[in-house]
Amino acid sequence: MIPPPNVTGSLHLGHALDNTIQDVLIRWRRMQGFNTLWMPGTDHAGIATQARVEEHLGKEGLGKHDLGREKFLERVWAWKKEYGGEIINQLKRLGASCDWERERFTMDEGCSRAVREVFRCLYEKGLIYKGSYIINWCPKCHTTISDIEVEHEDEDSKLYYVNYPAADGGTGFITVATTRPETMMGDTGVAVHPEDTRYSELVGKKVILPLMNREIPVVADEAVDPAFGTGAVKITPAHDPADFEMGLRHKLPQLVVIGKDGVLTPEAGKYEGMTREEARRQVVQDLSDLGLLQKVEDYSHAVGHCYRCHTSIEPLVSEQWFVRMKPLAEPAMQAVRDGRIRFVPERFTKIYLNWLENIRDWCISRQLWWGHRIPVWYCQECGEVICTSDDPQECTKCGSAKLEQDPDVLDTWFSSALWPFSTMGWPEKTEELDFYYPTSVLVTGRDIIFFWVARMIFMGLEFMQEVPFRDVFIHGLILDAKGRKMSKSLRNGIDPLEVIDKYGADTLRYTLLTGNTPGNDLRFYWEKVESTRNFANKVWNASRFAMMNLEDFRQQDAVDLDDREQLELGDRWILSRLNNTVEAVTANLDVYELGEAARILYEFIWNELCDWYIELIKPRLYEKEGPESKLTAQTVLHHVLIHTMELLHPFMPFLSEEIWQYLPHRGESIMITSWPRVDAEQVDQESEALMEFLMEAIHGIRNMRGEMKIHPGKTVRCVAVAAAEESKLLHKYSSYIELLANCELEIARPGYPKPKQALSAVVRGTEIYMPLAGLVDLDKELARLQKEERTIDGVLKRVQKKLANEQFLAKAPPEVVEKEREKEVELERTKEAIQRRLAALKS
RNA sequence: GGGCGCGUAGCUCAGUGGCAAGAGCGCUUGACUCACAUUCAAGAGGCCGCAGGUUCGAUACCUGCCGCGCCCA
Repeated sequence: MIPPPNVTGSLHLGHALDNTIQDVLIRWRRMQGFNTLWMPGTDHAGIATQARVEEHLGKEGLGKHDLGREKFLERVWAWKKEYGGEIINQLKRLGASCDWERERFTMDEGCSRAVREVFRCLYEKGLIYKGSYIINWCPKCHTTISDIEVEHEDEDSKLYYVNYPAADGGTGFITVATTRPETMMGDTGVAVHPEDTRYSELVGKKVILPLMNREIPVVADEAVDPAFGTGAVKITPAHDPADFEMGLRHKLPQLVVIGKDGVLTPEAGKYEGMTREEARRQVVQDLSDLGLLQKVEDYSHAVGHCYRCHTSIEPLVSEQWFVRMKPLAEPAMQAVRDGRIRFVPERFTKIYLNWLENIRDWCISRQLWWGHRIPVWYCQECGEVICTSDDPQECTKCGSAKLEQDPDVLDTWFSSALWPFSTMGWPEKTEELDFYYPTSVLVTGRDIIFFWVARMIFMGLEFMQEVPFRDVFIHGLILDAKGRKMSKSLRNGIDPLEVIDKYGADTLRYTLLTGNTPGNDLRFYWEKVESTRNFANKVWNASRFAMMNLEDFRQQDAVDLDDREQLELGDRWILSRLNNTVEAVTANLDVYELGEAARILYEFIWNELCDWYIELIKPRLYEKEGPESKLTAQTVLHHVLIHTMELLHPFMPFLSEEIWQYLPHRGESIMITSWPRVDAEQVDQESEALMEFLMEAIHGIRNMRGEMKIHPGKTVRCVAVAAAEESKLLHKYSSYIELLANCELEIARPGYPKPKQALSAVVRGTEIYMPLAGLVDLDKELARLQKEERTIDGVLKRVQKKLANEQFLAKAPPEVVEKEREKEVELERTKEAIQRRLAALKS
């Protein structure tokens, strides 16, 4: 399932990452032969969409009330129709291989039906209730929002110390500390900690609420922090969550002094009509005039803001619908605890459980028009409350037809929570549900665990009696180059479409995956995009080379790769490396290490296939070594490239398909070809070791060339002085060295008169000389070799120290000890050779 | 205050109970070599945050500390 993006939104990099990951997984599994389903869709995003349309109407000078509810909703639907498909098209451009004909929308008929059904069931079970509680009100969006939609941010503010005189008429008073003096007209008590001896005498007595001249009680409550301010706080049950709870405990009245428009109510007396800010200024002024303001301190504290519009939210008491969370949370925790659901990476388990353990009831009603309307009707005659999944025609109690539906709509996340089964036809028992539920994996950002993941889990368990998915793969967020979250206000966002236009979707996908580890955030750099573009370009060029040289190649003429005798060392080596890559890429995908899989593939393609194998077979392809050798090289090149494209396909679907189609192939599309499997016959340690030796020799010669700044086009003469075994190998494969180091290699046995005017390199005991009469700076050469000796000697000493340690010999695994022994021999041979050379130079 | 993550090359990041610790970008040198200059070849650059502990062996595991970031209250 796709995490449904906001229908009016446009694709951002977070979506791009999320959907790239899903697409890699789904393409990979599809190639492995699994029956895959990737359900796409969009979310109606109540607040956001409604705000967008209102804004749009505003330009015509209209407000939503000018249109009325029905007309307004028509406009929203029209808007949705016009712009709603945009994000889906953008996903297609990214290469997302969803089952597009199954596209769903949280407000389409099926999903809506599921929403009503779920609401009714929960209502009947008593898990949904209506009640008057403190909620988070956004004065700008004009709706409630749930607890998790409130973002807390530290703000510099003031702490006001206000004297509340004793009600006995004497001169006594109690000083309370508050950050919100503008709510004091709603105070219905003062609280102190029960064990706070400073105030024990006052508990049970009354004080006068200044400005309002109302008597309010002093109560003792555990929730008061004696260290905060004076240890005494005012209680404003209607405007603070903690005070609300305290108010209930002490049966204090709730006085609403700030209305839903963020303006003070008649309850606030003379402050009626002021905004919160105006009221604060005026109250402080008045208290000061009365001599009741003892002091003001600077203070920093967390203030809640609306996640959408960033307005500071107003806690207020209001009648709303809630979901009772405790009974739902328990099974949702259990499913994760006993492993029926697994978080990847594992650490997110704790975050999830922690949240559910401290869960509070979920406020689901929203004062909006756009959304799923609450399926509850009130009889205007007898007051009966009717909850059904179909529109009722008459009151179930008195039969009256005068019914009115609840005006509010549901939190958007209520419908998103049903996504895993509502999209597959629930409450009908459909084949899809039967086959695909529970789904295998959910991929989403770590910022959405509470909003969505947790809610899908408890809804799935409640209504399907089974978890909605087995694995939850959590990824991090995309940050800008400076490590900041991308946001509209910072204007540091990057449009993925821009990246796709400039560099292609494959490049964007690969950029988002590489260097990223599960659960960690990722910084976005244009430089990184460019380097990935270079990689894509490299893949294309290598393939172009292959296509040019495979023009006369027919698959039916291919040599049998199982016939090892036909293959050259280079062929056996690249086949072995390919198999190694198949194994590693698959293993990493298996554990959701997509970044690591992509990196391994990158290195194989660039550093092994391009840098070595293709270079190695050029003469063969140009028929310098006969038609059979050419055909073998073609067969291997074709085999390796086509399987490499298959490995690359989940990551770079467009490029890999294009290349695959150009190459001789079997089948319709790379997308439905099968994922490469390891062929154990082709894994060849011996050939790999041998190639490594030759590569080191080539490296040594190239190094000397570089040292002397010899033009790459110039062929140089080299002499290798080797013992019997190496000598045999060098004779056999000197062409490799000559080709790739552009040299003429003479192979000599020990005792060969070593030239003094020469550079030299030592490769596993074999000495390679590059005679350069008159060109060699002996001092420089001496210094170079001495440096080499020092490094070798340093490593050798470490190895020897290890081998001298009896504990090591006794306790380390035998193969580790053996490896160290081999290393010691190798290093000693090399060291001796360097020393011989040094002595010769010095003499 | 609680929880989590991160500190590895100049920068951004991989990585592993046994390596001669890696990549990309950047830097230095050389080359327009017939797939690719979006390239090729060579090179410089690291007390793997600090201090203890476990271990034959720690950059990796454990504990504490310091610095940075995120989430929750």
